[in-house]
Amino acid sequence: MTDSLNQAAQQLRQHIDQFVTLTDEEWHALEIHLSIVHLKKYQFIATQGVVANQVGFVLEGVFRQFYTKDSEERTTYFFFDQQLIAAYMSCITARPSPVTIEALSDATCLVFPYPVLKALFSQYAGWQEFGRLFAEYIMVALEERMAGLLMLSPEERYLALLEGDQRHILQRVPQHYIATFLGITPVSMSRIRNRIVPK
Amino acid sequence: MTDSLNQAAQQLRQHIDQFVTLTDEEWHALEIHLSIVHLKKYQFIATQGVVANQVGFVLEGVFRQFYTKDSEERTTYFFFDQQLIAAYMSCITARPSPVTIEALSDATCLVFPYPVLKALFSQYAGWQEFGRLFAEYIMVALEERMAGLLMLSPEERYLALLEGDQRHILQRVPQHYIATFLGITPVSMSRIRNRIVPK
DNA sequence: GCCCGTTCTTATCTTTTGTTATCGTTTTGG
DNA sequence: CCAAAACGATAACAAAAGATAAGAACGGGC
Repeated sequence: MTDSLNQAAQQLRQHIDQFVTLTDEEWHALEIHLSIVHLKKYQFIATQGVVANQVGFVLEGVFRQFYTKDSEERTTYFFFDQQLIAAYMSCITARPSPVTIEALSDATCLVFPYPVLKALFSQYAGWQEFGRLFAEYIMVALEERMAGLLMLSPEERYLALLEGDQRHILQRVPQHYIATFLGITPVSMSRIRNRIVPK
Repeated sequence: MTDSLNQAAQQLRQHIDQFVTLTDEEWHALEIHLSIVHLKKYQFIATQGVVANQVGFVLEGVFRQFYTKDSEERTTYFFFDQQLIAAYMSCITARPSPVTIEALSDATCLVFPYPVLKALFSQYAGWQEFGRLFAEYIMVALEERMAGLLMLSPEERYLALLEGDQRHILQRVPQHYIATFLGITPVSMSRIRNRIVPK
């Protein structure tokens, strides 16, 4: 195993430790399946219509996850450094992914096959617990996202983004992606920005 | 244990079997904590601002889960017979619930404390797996709900409800609750209905 | 049977967003 | 270094939704 792979693996282990403490044996069972992937800007790491079977961990770069409908794209999520990244719903259900995940910059990821993780779920108690906690983590994030879309006006959603934990998104991705993330058009978001800071 | 409690427990076990097959020992560990609760129309089974610590299973009745903001209510979910029901996000995070769950009819539920379930997660492999699969199940439902809010217009959301798996909702709950479930006002929904079936 | 609250529709008016197009500015790739 | 693409602001118009109010239909309780 190369040094850079080994170092990246340690970063992933630290990330997973935030959910659950694994034994060395449990960790090793995953570690042997890790590899590194380099992506160029605009490359996909998961594609709409294709069953996803890879889970990644972002070492460097920015990604967006989006739905496509009538050649229109709506961003559902952004991924940054030190985050797990996957079309997780497709992995779990084994159905074609409704979303595409695209690199917004040149990027590097640590990746492993989802079937490996699934096998670990039934073989190791630590991994089974990780599976629960990770799903619960995504669940909470999705519920908050849904509540925002249901409860807040477009303007309130923009303000919430300005002031929330995810403020950093604004500095790192083009605004028209953020507009579709908020469920509005880029034109409408430009108006909202103007309305908020009237010169 | 009374007959009716015992019969209800069997219904719950069948429901849980759809996720994972439990051993008799695993099942018994939960069964001893079950009890039955009767609710009148408009009673709450979880309340906004209060940390939820009960999980229920609907034996009979209809429920709605909603957020409140500025005395306006937005419905996020409906629950019917033979469904698990909980302010699950509050249980998991141990934070005050952002949602209220209200009976829309007189209702009967089987209930047990969430801390019991949490303890079972670490004591039994079968329950830990159930915890993962249940969280994944909610995750998939939430993702589909979010995608609908982000991708579809109000009219498309109404049509999707008309034609989708959840068609039965329309027959069982007042329309103004459905309107807020779709993220629109009752007036707007009435217009949409008129637009779709023009006389 | 009658009253009253709930539910739904309809009408009017206002506000917001979507659509389309144009125009600078910035970034990117050859 | 230049040409092309991407990005963001703005304007003008159309379409849709929100706010408010009034009225019809329905049901339950007395």
